[in-house]
Amino acid sequence: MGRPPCCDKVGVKKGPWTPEEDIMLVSYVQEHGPGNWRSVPTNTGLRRCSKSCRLRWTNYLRPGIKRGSFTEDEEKMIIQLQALLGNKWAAIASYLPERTDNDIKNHWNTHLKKKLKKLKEPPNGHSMVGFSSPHTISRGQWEKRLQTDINKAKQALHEALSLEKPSPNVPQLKPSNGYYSFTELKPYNGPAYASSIENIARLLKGWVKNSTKQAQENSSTTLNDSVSSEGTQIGPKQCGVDLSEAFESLFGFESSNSDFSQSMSPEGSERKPDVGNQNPLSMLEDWLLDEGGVVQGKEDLANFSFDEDVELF
DNA sequence: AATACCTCCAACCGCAGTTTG
DNA sequence: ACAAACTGCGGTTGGAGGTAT
Repeated sequence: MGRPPCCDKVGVKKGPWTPEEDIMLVSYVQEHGPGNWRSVPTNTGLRRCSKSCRLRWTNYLRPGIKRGSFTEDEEKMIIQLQALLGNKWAAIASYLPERTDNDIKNHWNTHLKKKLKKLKEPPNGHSMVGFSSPHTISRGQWEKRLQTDINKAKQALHEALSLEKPSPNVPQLKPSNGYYSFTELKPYNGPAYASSIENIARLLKGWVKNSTKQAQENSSTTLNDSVSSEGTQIGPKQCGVDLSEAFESLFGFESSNSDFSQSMSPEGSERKPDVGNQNPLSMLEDWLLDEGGVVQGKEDLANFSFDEDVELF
């Protein structure tokens, strides 16, 4: 027979999360780390299904989430990646580690899709020159772009792997307890989810509900400030062009959905113990060294930029 | 001031692949 | 081997807040 249900279907609460529930969830994750969601409702007393707990954590309470409006560079990156990957929001989110796939998806659906539609169909009826998407560029161009992206990723990986000395831009993978705090890009030490605490602080502000507009502005500002003050906020130059830095996100934090991060996070390694036998980095290194694409990648890199989309903004 | 309409986003739903008893 | 739960993902929805009329 199968396994027992993770939580009772009867009496499971739905709808918006209350601050009390958030605190319960964060407290639990502080103690046990993310993962093993099926045990969360039982152990916390939350009347939520495990799925809802996981979603709440990954989309809202998880450390390092940046909220607020998207920067132009983030938007450019999303547009590029969407053109490259399609609606693979989780994959796109892995390039924008401070944004959740849900956020990116929402932003795409509410802003970028309209923006692109508008630009594709200008009043004069001519399609925009210079806009590139799989639908508007030739197949040859498209394939070249795809190859360029792969090469860039390989190049970035090669650079990261060949660094003996820790680069200030490359996070170190030495967790003391198995968890990483992306926000700080250093090993996550102990149960102090710094950014979660700030998320909770923000929640509590809302909870205390002097819910004036002023309070909301302050709280969101506080969060954004706190993120940037930790030094890892993806700034315009960081996230826009340099995929090598974007690649850091694949290795230096516990992304919500990245395949890489899943295999490297405690959660992922729990579920895929085989990875532990072969260093995932060495696997990637093998792949990297398998093709001599790095040099070519550098050439292409020089020819590749988001500049051609600059007209979008 | 009242109402309608619009925007945004948190959360839900359903599916597919994976894991587990 | 199989069935059922778990997990992750993408699509969609509903309600709160904002804006226009």
